[in-house]
Amino acid sequence: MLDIKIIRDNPELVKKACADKNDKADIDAILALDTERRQLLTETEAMRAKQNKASEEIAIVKKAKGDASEAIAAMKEVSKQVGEMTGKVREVEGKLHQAMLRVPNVPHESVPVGPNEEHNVTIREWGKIPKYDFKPAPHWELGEKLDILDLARGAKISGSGFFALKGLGAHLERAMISLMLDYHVDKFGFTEVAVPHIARAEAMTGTGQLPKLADDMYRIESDDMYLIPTAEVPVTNLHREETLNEADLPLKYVSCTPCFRREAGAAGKDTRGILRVHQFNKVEMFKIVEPSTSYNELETLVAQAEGLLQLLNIPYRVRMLATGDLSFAAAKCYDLEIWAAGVENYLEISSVSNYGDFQARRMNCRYRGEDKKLHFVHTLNGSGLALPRLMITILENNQTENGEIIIPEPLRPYMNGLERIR
RNA sequence: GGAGAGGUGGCCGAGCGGCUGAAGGCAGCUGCCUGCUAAGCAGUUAACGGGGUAACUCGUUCCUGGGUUCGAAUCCCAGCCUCUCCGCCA
Repeated sequence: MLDIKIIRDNPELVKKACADKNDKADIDAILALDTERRQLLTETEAMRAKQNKASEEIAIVKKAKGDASEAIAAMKEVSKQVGEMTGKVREVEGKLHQAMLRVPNVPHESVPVGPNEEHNVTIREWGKIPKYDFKPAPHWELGEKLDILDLARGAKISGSGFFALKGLGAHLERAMISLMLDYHVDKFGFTEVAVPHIARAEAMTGTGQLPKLADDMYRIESDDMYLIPTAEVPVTNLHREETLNEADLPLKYVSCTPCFRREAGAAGKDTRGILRVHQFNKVEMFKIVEPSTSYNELETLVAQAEGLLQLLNIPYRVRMLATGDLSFAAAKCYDLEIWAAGVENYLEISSVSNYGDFQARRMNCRYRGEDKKLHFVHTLNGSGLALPRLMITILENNQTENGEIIIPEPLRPYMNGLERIR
């Protein structure tokens, strides 16, 4: 959520941000509601002040055992008016709040302006795209042949977009998860957390999934809960409604959770194999930081994700998202895209974002600064990394002509030293 | 799932429906004073919102949301959470 004062004082900036993000939030409506709210509030509070005064006087008279029935009768009418006014104020405040929740974050000034992903900018590239003297197979062929990936039976259980891993396939995923968690914890001092996978509406609102992205999530109707679309939701919300100490910042967490996504708007896109699925595991990195450091922290977080790709020798490129491709809550975001030899394409495997104080404001997460005052924190998160696309790349890039998979060196200790899947 | 208890400021904790935004204690800050291991004394310390250049002022907030009342931390209803006992269970 943005500070209403920014909208009030600088509406053109916010309008431009909405336009750049292809967002239709009605800023003029918000300004009108804000003005209306303040007018009503001034009026109501004056009435309230009168009422409080009168109440005190009644109390004094009563205490002296006097007769206050006349004053009480008079106050009855005032009380009714205050009630009516308060109702109006609440109504306007409610509308304003709902409208505010739908205003996207303002992109950072360093973000390229452009309506879609074609305007994303490649910042750097790493590694060489591998060459083969045979035609590399896509992962769904490799996986089925080695009997480590079962798409048909996944679909039998839950429909298309669900898959099962089997035998060394399941083991390989577990190895990747362990490798990544150890990497973040041992090398970067992140704290591993295991969190709920089902969350309430408040939590979803805190990170910005609700109200705008409701259709992208699975909802459990009987309990009015949502399956998390990313670990970002439960992990960020760990500190919802909390006041932190500046000395404790930055907080750094890493968590592996399943992610559930309806992919409602993505029908027909990337349908083969496990390119785009409704449920997948993801290791997510997360930081709560002091505001002045957040853009530096974003760079180090990207580098941290890149380190994993380098460790696994996966060619990749870093893309800075243009405003039109930036998510609702993000101020700045880098995508990591990896080369997959079988599908012959770059795949998004990580999104690393700085949210500024946008989520902190929604969650009411603040810290007490050295100036003794309360300030909103900044939040960041990034995938480190998403499992299915990592699996795709590892299968496709490390295949041999006869369809075997050479397991990357760093994963072997997690697979009892196994060198090949055959 | 059944029965009961409870949710008050950074923390602990009191609070007959009417100067209680909230006693008291701890912690913090500011003075004063003092030299036996840091004590004593005094003062002070909430957040959010509205108005004002400002001093300041008004309002809201005692888990959340409704209700009763001239007036609610205090009474009633619903929800959320915590604890105890019973049941069920990986």
